[in-house]
Amino acid sequence: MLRTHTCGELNEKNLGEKVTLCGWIQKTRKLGGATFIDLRDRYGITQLIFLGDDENSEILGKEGFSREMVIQVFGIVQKRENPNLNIEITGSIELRIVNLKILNYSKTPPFTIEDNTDGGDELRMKYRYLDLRRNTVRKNLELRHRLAIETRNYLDKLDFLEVETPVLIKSTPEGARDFVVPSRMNEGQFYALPQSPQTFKQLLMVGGFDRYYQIVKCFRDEDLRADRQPEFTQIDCEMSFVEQQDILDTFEGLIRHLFKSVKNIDMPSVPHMTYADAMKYYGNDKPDTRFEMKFVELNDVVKGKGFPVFDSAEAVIGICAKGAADYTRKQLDELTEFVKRPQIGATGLVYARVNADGTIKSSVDKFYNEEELKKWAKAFNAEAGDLILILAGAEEKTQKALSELRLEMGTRLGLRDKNKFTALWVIDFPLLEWNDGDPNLLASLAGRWHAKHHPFTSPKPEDFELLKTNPGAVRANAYDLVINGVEIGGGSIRIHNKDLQAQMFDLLGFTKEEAQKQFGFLMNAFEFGAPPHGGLAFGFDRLCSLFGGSDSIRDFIAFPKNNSGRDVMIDSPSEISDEQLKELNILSTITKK
RNA sequence: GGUCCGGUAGUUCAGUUGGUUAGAAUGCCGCCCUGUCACGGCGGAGGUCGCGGGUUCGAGUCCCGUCCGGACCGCCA
Repeated sequence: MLRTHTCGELNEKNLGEKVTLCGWIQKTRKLGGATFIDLRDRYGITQLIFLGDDENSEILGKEGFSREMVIQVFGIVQKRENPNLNIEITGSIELRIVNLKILNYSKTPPFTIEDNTDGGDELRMKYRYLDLRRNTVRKNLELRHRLAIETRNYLDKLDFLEVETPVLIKSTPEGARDFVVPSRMNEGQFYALPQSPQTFKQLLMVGGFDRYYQIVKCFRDEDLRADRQPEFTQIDCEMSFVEQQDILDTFEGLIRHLFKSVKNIDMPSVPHMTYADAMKYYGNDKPDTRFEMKFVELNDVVKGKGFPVFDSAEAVIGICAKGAADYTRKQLDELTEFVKRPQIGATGLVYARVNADGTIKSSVDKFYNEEELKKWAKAFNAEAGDLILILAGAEEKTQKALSELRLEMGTRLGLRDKNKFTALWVIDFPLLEWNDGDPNLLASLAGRWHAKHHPFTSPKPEDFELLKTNPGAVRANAYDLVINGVEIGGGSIRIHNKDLQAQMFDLLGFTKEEAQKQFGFLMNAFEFGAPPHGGLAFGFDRLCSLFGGSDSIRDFIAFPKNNSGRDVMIDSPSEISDEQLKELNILSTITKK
């Protein structure tokens, strides 16, 4: 070992000891005769002092100490004349340098290695190995490690087995785009990287591994977001001989264990809400329930009074922002602009203030008298000081826009505290969604059903009959765990019956031959005693960012990709040589185009 | 595929209506300083204003294109 201690452990108990430390030079402060050096490693900072009055002083004095130089230092622990109370553990001691060895030199780093670095995102990503030296990034990865360990602890105690599933698998048309890998030995054929280990974990259930989990990389070739990376990590879980409630209970337990063990938070039991209610009250299948501000439907209250916007709208819905009646004209204009942005797409915003004296002032007083407005206030249970905000239009679009407005108001009113955690199970998702000919989708997908969750999701038994008559109304045994408006996990009870699975594929537009070709292995397996099973997967990166109080998962991934899916540090993806292409039998395919 | 924001010193940014030699902070280099810890003092170096084209007597500033970065919509079973 090149060191006897780390930079984060020496204190007054070690006074007088001869020790050896290794680390990076964080900063030097030269005061003529005395030079102070902050030596940093993963564990902390220890101050070194070089006085230049012993035998090695002449040699040491000649050497310049530059930032990020790696040194091994031999010295004696002594008490500081002026302790630094900001530094935990090592703040009251320093190391009097007796000798020192330079292990490596460093160029001046392009940004400061400090908690509040002066480096921008782009630079920090290019020099990620320097960024990783910063406390903030290190703490995020330590949090990630802690969450992984506690996940394994919890699941191991419940007899879950971690089993690895393959990374080179088969491309399937359902779901996200696949990353594909050419096969050299099988000309013209490709593997795909898994979007999730879905079918394999189901086959593990058929194989009798009745409790499986895996902390596993998954890959989706779709556009990135702050909370979406092309390769990401899931806590993937599956259980046999269970019903939906068993799975909710088991993994609610996991989440509560993680909050307790990692953040010392006692999370209350997680309420359930149907998908239908989530849409009705929040316009969103992943509502942020840290605050109320539920939707109120106003069709019966506002229609037929001569206001054409409301009269012609399919849906008139609103929210009541508590205590926001003092919003100025300027603030209300901002909100109007906010909902009119193309991404949100509302055409306007109607508001009504409930004044302190009980009178109500609205933006549509021309159409609604005081008596009518009182009915509005009643519908919202609005009190003096509240602000009512109303959108109108096509139902789905208006729900979506109002959902955005609700979140915006939540933010503006300080109701979305990063240190408060509110979890929710959203249950009873619809089984299917109808693609109504969206031109951006592949022609083959337009105008037909596709699975809302995935094609292995079991319909609710009581809705079986509707599969033939009204597929859109069929509810699935599918559920999402939502915390603070973030979809943290989701899963379902799976189909374990070959005929039902075949019926699903038929509904999704697969011919018998296509279904057999793509998923024959799974349906064949179902014929050999597949147990009833179900499971779910948590987005591990999102869980980390939620625990860490950040909106971006990039801060919790050691080497993340940028907005365009590039790793700017290693500069990937990159072109490959013609020789490689030829060997993979894909050169001809490319040159043809 | 689309919308919006940004790109000026190593770094983070300012730069007015288009007008003299493009500034600040920090970092870096040199000198001074024995109790600093955001050390301090004095001095210095450091710029293809992302790239290409256009308008103009004159462009960091205006226009067009393009590249790069970020946020979002679509997409993400």
